Amino acid sequence: MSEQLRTDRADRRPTRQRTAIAEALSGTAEFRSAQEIHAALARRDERVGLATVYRNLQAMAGDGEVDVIRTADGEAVYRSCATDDHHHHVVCRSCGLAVEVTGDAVERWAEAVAAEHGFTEIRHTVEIDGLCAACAAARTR
Amino acid sequence: MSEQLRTDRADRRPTRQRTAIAEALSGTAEFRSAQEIHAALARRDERVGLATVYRNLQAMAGDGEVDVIRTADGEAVYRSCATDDHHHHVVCRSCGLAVEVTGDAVERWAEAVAAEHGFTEIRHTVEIDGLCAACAAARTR
DNA sequence: ACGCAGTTTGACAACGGTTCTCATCTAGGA
DNA sequence: TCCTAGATGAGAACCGTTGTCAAACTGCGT
Repeated sequence: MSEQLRTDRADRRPTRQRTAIAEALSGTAEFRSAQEIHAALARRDERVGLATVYRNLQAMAGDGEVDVIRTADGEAVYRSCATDDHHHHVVCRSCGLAVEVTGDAVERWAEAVAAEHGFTEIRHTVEIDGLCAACAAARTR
Repeated sequence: MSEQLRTDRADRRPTRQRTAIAEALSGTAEFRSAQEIHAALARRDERVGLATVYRNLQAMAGDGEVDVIRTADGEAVYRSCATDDHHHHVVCRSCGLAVEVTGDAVERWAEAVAAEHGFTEIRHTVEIDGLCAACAAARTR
């Protein structure tokens, strides 16, 4: 009846395509869009259908293997997240420079504030953007 | 956040459409998509083109009159933000229930962590989602 | 009030990312 | 090896958003 949110992947086969996608992601610590991954695989002669890339990325996201965030223009970008600790980014609105930051404080706050309202299975998205020092300087008039 | 908040935009004309859009937004404290606003206006016999809704929403967002966030499926949603204090939402993944929460702690953390890396003109987006008590209960059986 | 010039609007086409369809293929157990 | 449920791929469909451009409108000077 309720088969939502399964954490096991017993029902997912290790196919060539799936492996290629997982590797493409684990190869970098940056966020990459489905289209970028598809292009990267093609460049590497790994012929994988675009739909397959989307499907697997979504499946992996559902299983918590990868993080997903949305860029400012609505494109979904994925990043392998099993490797390192949970962290966030501070992104420069002007040049795109991204700095990783950890935030135990936020994690705890999110948990606390959600629990306070009876919510469970909390997840959160924290995006910080601003102007990096260089861009701010270039912009001064 | 030391940005001059102009109430008048010298370079933007107050048209019937623009006013209608602004009112549609200020009428609620919730986030609404461009399409929803367009539909709401139509229902109210305010004939405004969809493209116009998008254009104005973007212009208002650019001027800092409204906040924009992306829903999980990539749709842009807008909320009037001049009226009340800055706050965030805890949303139920299952039923969509949204609870408003304030978070001075996060605001300060965002400022601090960003400044630490030389960033200025900080903005942040914090989205928390989970399962509300009701949905969690419904799911356990 | 009138006319002009620059904005803004609206209907619709175009676009781009994502999802769906379905015939075909494949992994893995019998 | 054979079978079968799950996986794939090519392309169409989908849908939110953006671009196009002639027509309508606004602010401003006259």
